[in-house]
Amino acid sequence: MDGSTLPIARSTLPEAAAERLRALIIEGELPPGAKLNERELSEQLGVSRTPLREAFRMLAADGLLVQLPNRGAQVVALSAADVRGAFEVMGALEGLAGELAVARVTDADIAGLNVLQAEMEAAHASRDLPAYYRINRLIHDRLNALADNAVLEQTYRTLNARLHALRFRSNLNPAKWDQAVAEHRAMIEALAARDGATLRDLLVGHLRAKQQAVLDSMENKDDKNLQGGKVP
Amino acid sequence: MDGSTLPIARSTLPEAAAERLRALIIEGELPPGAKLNERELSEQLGVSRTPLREAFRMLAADGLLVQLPNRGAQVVALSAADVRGAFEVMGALEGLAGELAVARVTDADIAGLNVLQAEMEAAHASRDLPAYYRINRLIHDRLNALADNAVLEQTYRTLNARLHALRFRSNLNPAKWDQAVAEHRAMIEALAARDGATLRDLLVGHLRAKQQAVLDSMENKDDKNLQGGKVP
DNA sequence: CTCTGGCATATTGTATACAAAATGCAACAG
DNA sequence: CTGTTGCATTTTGTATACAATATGCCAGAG
Repeated sequence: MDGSTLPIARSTLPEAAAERLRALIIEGELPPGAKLNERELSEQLGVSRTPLREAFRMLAADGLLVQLPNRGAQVVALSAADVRGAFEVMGALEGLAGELAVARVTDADIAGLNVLQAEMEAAHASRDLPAYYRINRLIHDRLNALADNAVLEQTYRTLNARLHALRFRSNLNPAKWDQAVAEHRAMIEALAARDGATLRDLLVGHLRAKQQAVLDSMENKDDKNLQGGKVP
Repeated sequence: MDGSTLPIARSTLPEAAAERLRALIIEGELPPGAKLNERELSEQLGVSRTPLREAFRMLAADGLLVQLPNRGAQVVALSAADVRGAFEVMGALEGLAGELAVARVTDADIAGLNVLQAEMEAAHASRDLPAYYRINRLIHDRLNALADNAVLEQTYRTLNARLHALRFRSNLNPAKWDQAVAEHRAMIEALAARDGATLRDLLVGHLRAKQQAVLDSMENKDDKNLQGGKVP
């Protein structure tokens, strides 16, 4: 069900093209709303239109593209309501991951998480934002892995990609940052105490804060990141 | 984001083929594990291989097919772990839908739901199982609609399709049926009381019961529905 | 008898050619 | 000047042809 089966995963052209396009979208090279010309793109990627169109179907299923019959594909432009909805679902998924993780976590896992937490606090202390993001992601990934649920993992990853396409370097002010780090510490404590309900509440709240930050940054900045970039 | 845009939705061949295949899978015409021969299928459906392959990509993204490079597509065969995981996620999604619905539900909505609940109890009293399933689905759909979250709706529908592919007419014994109807009544009461936490717990519990029923039926019956049907 | 190597066949992967639809522009009517 | 109609061009949709890979069988060695 996870798709990554034994056969070494030799990549086929549609998959490779989809991966490349995914990166272009997330990096903002292909901005929201951009129309994707099949011939042009296929020449740029060095593949024919056939595998490219299969890649389009995959990305459309992931919610990164929208396909209109006879009118081609374009990068999705998320509305504020879409962002709100996506974060709500992410919150529910992370909350579930927390509950499931509690049931399976070992002391060794907790030790490992504590190491990561220490690294995160170090990154926080030295104001190393990239490192913070990296470790933050590691922690959440590890929680999801503990949940041991392939469907959850897959759903989570897909949604995450969609939100990353927003490229929210949401201006993380010092107060919010402090709070986020503190919340992470509380999470690991709840996990160590095998307190699923508390962990779930923490994760949902954590997501809610991130959601608010992103929505705020959407409000403030001009809509360039969301609707713009028709790419003339 | 919902895909159903204004342009009347003229269907294109890949979409039509995907819809047809989806039906064939859910009806069990294409059993789990069945290998899908492109040429053969394209002749049966009356389309060429190109749109058919796009349909494959869509269904694979929905988790109904598995595609192995150079070795074609086959209908997914869910393991017990997959089913467990899918139900866990469904529970979290329904729980979220409940919480969101509480925030938006109107008295008129509740009145409508009470009508459905009455119909459901009537179907239950007269042991009309098809009607029960139909009304059951209507109630859950309406709850999801109240949540007003396109991402949630889309995620829910996809997962639901995957589980329906199991074709679980899970032997609903009288005791379980009684309990399910009672749970439904409690749900609507919680919704009327705007008690999100209770509604969520009820929905999660409801799903957990269904999960157990399906897992039990998987245990008992031979694996025909899950692994079988290589289609010689 | 079993295992290995290689060939014939079948099946999937990709490119290209053709068909159908949409888009943009220009000419014309009002 | 504005709006509309029709045509040329572009773009997407589909089918088909060709290439690459996998599959299955048979022969022969051990």
